[in-house]
Amino acid sequence: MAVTIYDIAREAEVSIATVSRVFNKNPNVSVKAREKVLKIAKAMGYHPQAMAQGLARKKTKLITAIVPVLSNYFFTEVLDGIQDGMIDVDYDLNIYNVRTTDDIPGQVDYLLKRGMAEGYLIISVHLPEKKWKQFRNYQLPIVLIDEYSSEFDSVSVDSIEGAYNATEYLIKSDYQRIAMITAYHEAKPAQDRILGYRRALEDNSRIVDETLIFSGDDMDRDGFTERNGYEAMLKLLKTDLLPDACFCNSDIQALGAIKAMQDANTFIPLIGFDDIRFSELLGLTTMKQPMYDMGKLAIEKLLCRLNTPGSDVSHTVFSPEMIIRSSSSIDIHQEETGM
Amino acid sequence: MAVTIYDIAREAEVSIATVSRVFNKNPNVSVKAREKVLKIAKAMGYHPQAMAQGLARKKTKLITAIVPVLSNYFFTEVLDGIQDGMIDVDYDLNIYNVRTTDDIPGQVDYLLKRGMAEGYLIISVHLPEKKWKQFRNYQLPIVLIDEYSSEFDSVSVDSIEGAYNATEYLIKSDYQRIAMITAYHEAKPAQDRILGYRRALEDNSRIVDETLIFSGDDMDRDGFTERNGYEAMLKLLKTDLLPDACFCNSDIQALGAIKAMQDANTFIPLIGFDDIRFSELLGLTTMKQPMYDMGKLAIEKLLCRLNTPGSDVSHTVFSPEMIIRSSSSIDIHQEETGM
DNA sequence: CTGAAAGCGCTTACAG
DNA sequence: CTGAAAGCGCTTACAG
Repeated sequence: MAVTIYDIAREAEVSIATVSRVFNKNPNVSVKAREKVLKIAKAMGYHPQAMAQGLARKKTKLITAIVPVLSNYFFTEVLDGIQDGMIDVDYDLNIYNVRTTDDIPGQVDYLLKRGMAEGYLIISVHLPEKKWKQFRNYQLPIVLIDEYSSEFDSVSVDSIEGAYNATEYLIKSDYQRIAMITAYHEAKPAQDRILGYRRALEDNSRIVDETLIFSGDDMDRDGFTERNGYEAMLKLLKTDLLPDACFCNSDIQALGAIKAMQDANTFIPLIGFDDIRFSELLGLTTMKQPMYDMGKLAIEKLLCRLNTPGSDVSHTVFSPEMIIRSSSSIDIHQEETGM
Repeated sequence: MAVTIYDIAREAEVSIATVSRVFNKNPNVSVKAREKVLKIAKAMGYHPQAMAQGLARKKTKLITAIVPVLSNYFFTEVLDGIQDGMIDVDYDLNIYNVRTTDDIPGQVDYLLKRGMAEGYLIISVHLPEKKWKQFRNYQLPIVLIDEYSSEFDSVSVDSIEGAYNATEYLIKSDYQRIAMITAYHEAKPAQDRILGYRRALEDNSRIVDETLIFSGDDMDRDGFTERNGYEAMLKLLKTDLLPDACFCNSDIQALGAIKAMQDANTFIPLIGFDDIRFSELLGLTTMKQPMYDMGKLAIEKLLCRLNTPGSDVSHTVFSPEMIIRSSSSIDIHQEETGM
């Protein structure tokens, strides 16, 4: 149905090899032949087919980004970095969204084995080390983002440290009952952030009060939603002895938490995690993840590995940077509009 | 490097045809042969290669969703619908993000011509009808989402009608100076919503006052951002004769606009457009787009076209549904916390 | 139930 | 500069 290289060759009265050379920008083609081929190809709407090229070249010029959820600021920011890192590079990027309701390792395995792409960026997919070891055997160029395995290059952020610093900041600010809003307890970032929260309290001789750890019931997107934060804050506000500060698992949840406080006409100082775009407007103090830079670095590592296979595995761990705004301080808010 | 069908055939002492049959679930294989092949394939980690299969079958079992921006609620909701519509179907979905800074028609053309996918879902890509006509010649199964062309199946929402109804609601509520917050003037939805706003005013014998149409300066994502809404509201609040109601181009901008009003300790009734997840929590009155349903219907149309080519082009236009919450009424807000 | 063979649409040494 | 030919890893009538 579609027009092939044979059609062009016939019309242009050259061999398919010549047509192929023209499209591969091989200099060994006479100007005359080149122009004729190009003209006819244009007229017939010819373009080489990716599948056939991939098979013949054994290179697909494709990179696949594997992600569990698209609808989240973290991912879109990372993706921006990835895309900017791919400008001027002869690779296409496509995104594959694994369904979290299904068997995740199985889906990743499938993607890796069918060999559509030359390289893979795997984002926020948490798997047992055993699985990574298995994938290592495939000898594919893979870079992990927001996840660590000794088997592959990785770019991540130290969530534990970020949570630790956020909590410690609240401690040093002399808050006494520091609550935490968490998310789905099996999500890796949620686990790490709780851990950092706990450690900071312990290291500062505070008692970890489990009743001060809240979560909403909405576990869509692992609980990284406004609704979850809203629900969590509602629960928090119902406690007898109200916390006087709160470390929130993510900015998106903080957004919901703030709304809940507004509705209740109250305010508790709050620190988020991520620094999504809206946080600056909101005046939300947060632990900034360098999402864009993470994406950019990850694609650089991958391209590097594509060019020179066999180099050593490298890991980059960013430290979240504390961005202090108004939400973490009670004073500013008393002067303001209640927000 | 990777293990091929030949390796399995050799080890299993059968022909490659038999191996192929096993993986294609062809019943005409003896139990004995099937088990042997499966066992060896598993041991050697074999999986058919997508490129080779695609070439041999002339079917790729792949659907590509083409989108200009990922980072937007509209798209992620649509995608949810698409994915749910693909459960139990033997197609993979991959997402291709065209870069809006580059030549968009060129990128779409490239994707279509290289033939990676069997069918395409093109989301929120606005192109001149001439281009669509050209693409029609490729005879590919394509469904348009959030865009209309007579050449292809489409699923969209009547933005003009939505904006009209929102504006008329404010008129009927007896507001006198009804402002509008718009976005990038070349974005199709922004154009349509302004048009609906204008028509509603005219049809109700109101004068269209161009100075009441505001936009922020942040044109990232075509101005569909919190920041843009925030900036627009700041401008609005600086006008001498303050508007007493506002129709806002999108919920995400409304979010920023509300924040701006909070910061200024003032409130103007507001109607948004989209009904994103946070809107319910915010109490934002809005024109709901059935994003999930749009995605689901679109993939159904595409699958249908894949199964029975040549059927007539069909267009579905949803009407936005008005969801009335507290933000469109001044009364409720005066009793509340200033939000 | 099984295998030999042709074919999918390209690329790429190789020989000229 | 050009073409004939082999090969990429599969699928699928066809014949048995």
